[in-house]
Amino acid sequence: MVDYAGRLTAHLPEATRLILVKADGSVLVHADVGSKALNWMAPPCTLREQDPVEDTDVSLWTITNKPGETLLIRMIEVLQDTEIPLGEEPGLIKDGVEAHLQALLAEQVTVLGEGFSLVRREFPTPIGPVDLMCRDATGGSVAVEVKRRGEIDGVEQLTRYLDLLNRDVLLAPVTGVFAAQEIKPQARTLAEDRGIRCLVLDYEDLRGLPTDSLRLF
Amino acid sequence: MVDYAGRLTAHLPEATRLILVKADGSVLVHADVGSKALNWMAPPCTLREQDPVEDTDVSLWTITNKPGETLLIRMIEVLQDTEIPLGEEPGLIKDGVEAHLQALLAEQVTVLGEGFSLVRREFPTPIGPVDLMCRDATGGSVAVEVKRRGEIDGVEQLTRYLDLLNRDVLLAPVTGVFAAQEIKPQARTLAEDRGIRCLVLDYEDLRGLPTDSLRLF
DNA sequence: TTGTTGATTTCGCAA
DNA sequence: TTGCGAAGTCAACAA
Repeated sequence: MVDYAGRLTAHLPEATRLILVKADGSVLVHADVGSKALNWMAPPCTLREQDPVEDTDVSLWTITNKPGETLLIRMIEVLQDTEIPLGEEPGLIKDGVEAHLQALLAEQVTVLGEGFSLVRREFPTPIGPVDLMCRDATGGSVAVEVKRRGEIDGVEQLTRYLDLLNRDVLLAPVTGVFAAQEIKPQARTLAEDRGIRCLVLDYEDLRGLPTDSLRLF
Repeated sequence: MVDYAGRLTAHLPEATRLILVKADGSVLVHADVGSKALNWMAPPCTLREQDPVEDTDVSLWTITNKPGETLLIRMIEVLQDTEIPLGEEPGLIKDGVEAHLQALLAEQVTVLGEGFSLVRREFPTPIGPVDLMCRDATGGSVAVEVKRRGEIDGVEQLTRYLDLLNRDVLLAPVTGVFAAQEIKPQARTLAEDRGIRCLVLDYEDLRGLPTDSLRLF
């Protein structure tokens, strides 16, 4: 039986479950389904274990953290108890995330359109950096927002940049391109309603054409 | 050693780790830190196990799902192997999420201001439902966006609703209230800049005053 | 330490 | 099945 009280209140009735206590102090309660824990306490936290009451196997764990969140675990029966230190974690290596998309697109800005050139990546503005700032064939400024999955939030973000950039008489007029591996219908509708062009990117294609120069052949 | 290829590619070097195989078929690879798995395959998926090569303990697991994502696990050594069916999960009970906030506020709309009355919850618009539609003391329409944590996204969401609602001559003018347990400074600034009133809610207070009628005493 | 943003987000609900 | 929005989001990175 598990009870959490903190950012919300959550209760788990009595049942057989898997409890992980990790080296960093975190405690996770897993069921036999689902890819995330049902209930947990993130480190840093402290675990206080109350030994089983006499004549019963019931023991009580109280896990607390600094902000005062608490996780109570009432253990009726222990089916198995194993402790194996796992040691250092070498770390996960990832490829194909948004940062890679942005880097590949920066190398091949002509994917955005004939005659496009890169001004700079992470073009700074007072409200955050624009992913790519480019110039089109006519020399006009183009702000590009790159996303792996294009949703409304991304369109709003680009809209804020465009509003701000278009107040700069040296840059204006600045047009926008919303580029993503996948663009949700609502995001596309909102973008096009605001005069922002949408472009679906293909990661494999981009990776297969590492530089603009290859496109000359 | 674990390799994932699917929505992205990810690689885990050889190290000691915990592997969970759940009843729903999902496979999770955990390190000794962190509240989420390093690498995993969500159900539904199929696990193919290749027995250890002769003269070694190395076995190979191949987990695949319908879209063609794959998880390869190369097991050099097994420190412990335990199988315990956990049975049915009664389910997690939560209290204090956004839906509860909205319900409590709907019962006590005068928290929003003297003489406020509720028109309806989840007031429909073509771009999604407004959390609460109210009328103020003067009969003017008020759209309320309720959030647990008020951030810029929520202000943008309410702004879209207001833009649209104010095109309706029968409703206009519609004012906005952004109500949340916690409002981030940037969200407050943006909201007030757009003439949207911000209101910080106290969940305990709201729960303690379950109906407007109590406020009459 | 605090804030912002991406994520194999995950998860639940509704159309 | 798909789409959309909330989440104790988590976790990495910058200020």
